[in-house]
Amino acid sequence: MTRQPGKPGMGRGGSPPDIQHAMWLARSFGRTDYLLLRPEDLAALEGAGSYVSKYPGTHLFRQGEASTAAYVIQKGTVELYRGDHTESMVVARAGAGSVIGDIAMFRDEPYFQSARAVDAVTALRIERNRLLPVLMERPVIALRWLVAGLSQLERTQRRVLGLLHRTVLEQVAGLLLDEADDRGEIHLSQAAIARLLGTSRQSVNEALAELRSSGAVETGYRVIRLIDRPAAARAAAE
Amino acid sequence: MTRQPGKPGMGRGGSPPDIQHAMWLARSFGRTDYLLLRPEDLAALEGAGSYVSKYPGTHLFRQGEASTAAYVIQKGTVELYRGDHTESMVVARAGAGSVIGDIAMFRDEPYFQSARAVDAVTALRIERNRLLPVLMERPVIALRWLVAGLSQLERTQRRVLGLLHRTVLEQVAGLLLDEADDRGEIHLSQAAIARLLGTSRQSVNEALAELRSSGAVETGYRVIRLIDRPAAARAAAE
DNA sequence: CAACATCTGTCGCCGCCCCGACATTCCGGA
DNA sequence: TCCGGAATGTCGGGGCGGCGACAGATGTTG
Repeated sequence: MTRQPGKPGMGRGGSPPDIQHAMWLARSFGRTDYLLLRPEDLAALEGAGSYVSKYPGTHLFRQGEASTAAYVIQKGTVELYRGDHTESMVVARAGAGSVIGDIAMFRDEPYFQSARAVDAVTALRIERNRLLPVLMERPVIALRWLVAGLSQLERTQRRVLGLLHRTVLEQVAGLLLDEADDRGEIHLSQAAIARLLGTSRQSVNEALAELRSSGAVETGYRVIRLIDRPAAARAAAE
Repeated sequence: MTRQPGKPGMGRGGSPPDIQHAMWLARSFGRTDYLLLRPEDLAALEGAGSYVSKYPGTHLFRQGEASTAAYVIQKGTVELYRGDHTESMVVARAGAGSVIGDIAMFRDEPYFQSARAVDAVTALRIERNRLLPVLMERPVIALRWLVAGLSQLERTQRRVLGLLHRTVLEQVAGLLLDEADDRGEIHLSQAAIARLLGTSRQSVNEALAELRSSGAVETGYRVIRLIDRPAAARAAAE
């Protein structure tokens, strides 16, 4: 996922339907292009909710709360995690275009996990009571929503496979390939990587040392640079 | 779950969206548990596909094949796995009401995993070309399909959490609680359990020995009986 | 510039679990 | 009924990785 250095501090309330927004929404619902979202459908979805802005570290929702709404992320990255204050396990990271909180909302159960903004995040918040009629009225949007959910499911299934029978070195290499931006840089602390993989910081460090000594990456303060992509891919052994 | 008996025929073709229907949906979405697509939903989809029967051990589809259709399981259990002939990793097990193969089909990619019948399986096979019109025409079905997919996603997320920082003993205990039938029996070989958890048969055996010595279960040939559910739950440490 | 918080890099200990090997038990088919 | 395949039960060796500890490096704040 390419991360854009967008400008911070936005987030106004009611805005006129924006073509930019429409384009973004159209892109956000999966890579499939045989079903096009028409402008009026987009407007309907936007009209059913409102945009919220979150500072880094703040929560969109917490596990156990009543699930009254779902969120479509427009900008930024959100970390979905579960656990108490002492130890938390990261379930997934969600970027622009991802839908979060909809599972609990559709099933009318408390949120199963917490959602915390990693950086500056803006998201479209849609209440359950207002979403269902829209989805009933506009099957195209329902299908788009479906494809988004299924894409998330596939990513999670890949993660299960990544956790099974894979050494920490392979997992780290795979994560770096996933998370690198267009300049081949990954801006994550080693502790953050460890929490993403459900492993310990020390093991991540050891794996990075291995990759460094083989010339695949360079490591710095809060930044890792991919030097030799093929070498990293070989270490990931995918 | 009590089901409204007086519910008339759902959503016929060109009728305007029904708010009543939306409200009913909102109420009925809770507590769907393992029953994902319900029999009446299946009936509505029957016209778009045809039933296929599979003997134990045969495949509904294999990873890498072109994804032309999705399947809704009507009876039996299907194992979704990935890997070559030497070593395979089980991604999930799917029972009656589950939808499989839809991810790849909607995204128009080859199947990401293989689906093999564990026991005698009958499933409704639906081609993409015929499914999409039905979903467009009947938002109720589309929403149920959506909820089915999201439920699968939640189960997979739970599995991720189960793999992180959980000892084999805890995982085995959790699986037994999940998989036990109404008589408290689990009909799986220890090797099958091991493949489900991505661990080794010996470790599963050791964990079962532990549970047996603590009086939580009894073990037999291809069968495990839950004797003390609370004890097993304690061992699972959920 | 100094004090502080955070992050990186390493080491050693120890426990869980993978793996190979083997004996034993159970079940189904000829 | 007998036999072969499959499943269970157990042991020991070895390795990966969690955990605590600590030093040095790097931003950050007053």
